[in-house]
Amino acid sequence: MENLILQQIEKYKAGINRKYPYLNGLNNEQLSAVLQTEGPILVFAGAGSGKTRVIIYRALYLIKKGLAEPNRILGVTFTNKAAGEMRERIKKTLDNQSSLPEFSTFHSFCLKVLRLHAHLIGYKESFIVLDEDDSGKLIKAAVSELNLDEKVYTISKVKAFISKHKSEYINSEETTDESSPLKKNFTNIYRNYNEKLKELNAMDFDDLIFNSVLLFEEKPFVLSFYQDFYKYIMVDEFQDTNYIQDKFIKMLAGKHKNLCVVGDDDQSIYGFRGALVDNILKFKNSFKDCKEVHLGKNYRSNESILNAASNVIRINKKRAAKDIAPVKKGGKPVKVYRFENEESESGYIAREINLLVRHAGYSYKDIAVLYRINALSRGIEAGLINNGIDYQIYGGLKFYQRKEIKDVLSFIRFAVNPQDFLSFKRSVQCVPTGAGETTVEKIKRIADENNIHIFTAFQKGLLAGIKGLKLKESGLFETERMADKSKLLDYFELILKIKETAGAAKADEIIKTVFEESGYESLLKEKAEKDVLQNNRLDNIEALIKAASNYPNIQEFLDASAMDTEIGIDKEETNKVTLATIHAAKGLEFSVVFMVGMEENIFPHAKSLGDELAIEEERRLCYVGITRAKDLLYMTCAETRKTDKGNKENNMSRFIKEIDLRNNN
DNA sequence: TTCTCTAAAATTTTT
DNA sequence: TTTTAGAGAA
Repeated sequence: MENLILQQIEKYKAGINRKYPYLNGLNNEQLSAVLQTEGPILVFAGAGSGKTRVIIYRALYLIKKGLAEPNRILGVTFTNKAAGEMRERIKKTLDNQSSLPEFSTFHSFCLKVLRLHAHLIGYKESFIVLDEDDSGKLIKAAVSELNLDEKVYTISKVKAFISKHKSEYINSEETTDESSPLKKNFTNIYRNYNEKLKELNAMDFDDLIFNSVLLFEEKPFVLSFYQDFYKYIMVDEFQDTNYIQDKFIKMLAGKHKNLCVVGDDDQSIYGFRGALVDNILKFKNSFKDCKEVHLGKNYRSNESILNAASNVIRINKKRAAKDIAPVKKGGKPVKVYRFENEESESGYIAREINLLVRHAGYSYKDIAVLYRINALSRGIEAGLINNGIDYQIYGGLKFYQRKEIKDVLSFIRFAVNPQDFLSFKRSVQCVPTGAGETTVEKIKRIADENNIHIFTAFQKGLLAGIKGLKLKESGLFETERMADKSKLLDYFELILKIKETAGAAKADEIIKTVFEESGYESLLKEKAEKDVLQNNRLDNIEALIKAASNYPNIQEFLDASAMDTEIGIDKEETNKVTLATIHAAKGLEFSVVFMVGMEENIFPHAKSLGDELAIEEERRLCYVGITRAKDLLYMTCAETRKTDKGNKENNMSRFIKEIDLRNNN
């Protein structure tokens, strides 16, 4: 087999086959991954080895060779950004194809599937997707309903428990570990939480995958359809898949078995979220005829940076043996600096950035400052601002997580899904409608007691008596005492209006209506007058409306916003320094990288100390950080650093020592 | 009962 | 430093 492929490759190289000229730019390893189209194939793709290229060219080759219609090729990634990039790149190479390959994240793809079939597993088709924030609220409610201590059953702990079980495909009914009162309580919270989700006709992020697998298991004809349809499947960053994602993909590829997984066990940095490195390390065990390709040439970093990376990662015990060789020889040694405190650290970085830009020919956009934890960005920002350097925080606060965005969308979410109590509460309270905690609870109780949705209760006039709302014969409303209650009445009429137009009106029109008629606009404008910072909230709403205009209907837009797709959100192509966590920076590259806060307790993080597996994950994270750099790498740390509890002294990170600077030049 | 103002509380990494 | 909790005003 291997020989056959090499022969084939030589054929291309000799120019015998000029049918696929676009493959000329690929090296032998990459070609081998592209040309072996049939059956399962595992591609180990080291950092900077051109893995995205392989995926794109593989799709292109499949299409040009006529092996599959474009839309019957599925590419699965983890981030919307990666999926979007692949979509763009393939679009450029396929100018006038009737369809395009489906590039999607696990979550978006599952959401699309569930939108079509969720009714088969007991959901209403208008189900909503809860973000982390909202699911946290439900957990909090569950904990307090069960009279448990919030200090013991913290949202983050409960979340981790539930997420772990869902990612291992263990239902709340099947959670049998009740060995201790603590575990029993966690299980009870899990059950209560799931009941709440059902009540809201809602799914959390983990449910999207969980329920897709459930759907496939319970309705084999649905699975069969998708198995038939997707002839070729490729999965990016396979080292980050968890148990259920791996299961999902293998089910989907179960018929054609043309499954290409690409990944790098050294870049597995989501273990804390249930990712299993074994999924990639043991992939071959699942398929006896699995092929394997190693992409071992690094085109991104120079020799010096790559040596530093190798020196660190080779200390890890659990990893597939592999070499990665730099294409770019030489390079300046990694620079390590230790400062007195974080101010001098950030001051140095800012001045150094300006020097690099003024005298070394770099642009601000070529430079990134990476850190282990978000909290470190503050100090860096201060340093950059003081030195007049523009920056952008990559992956910081998500657009759709912003308060004003969630507020405006909550009206629509409630209108579309009348079971969504969270959105009802948010929308009715984000503008002064006169409904506070008590009124909202009262309305919910009335709806619960009559076993109907809040909006139905309103329509049936059951909310009469609350703030004087009364039902007219026509089904519309009048108030007993107009002065007090007109606002709540207006609120419900606005919801009614959205419900009526949701099917036909365009997404941006609906959002505009909500913004203007809910009173939110005047509220924001009022605030903007008092506080200049509030001005960008208005800008964000504008951006929201603009983004919505790219979607055919409101449901699709709501789904995209739930997945935090930033499609249509204008990202300015400006010349700014990038700030990011190392996690967020995965998949990116920069000419110059500063890794800051290289201190014990920060990197590796205090919570990982003493746990060898956790330390190994931190080390992989360090490897990911180092390999973002193309030309220059700086590592900085401070002797003392301000934390929430005063100044803290930290030693230099062990990772700096591991680089072994003597052998690094 | 709701709204607004002030004080404290919180930060690992995320689809 | 941004978000939540509590207290007082309307």
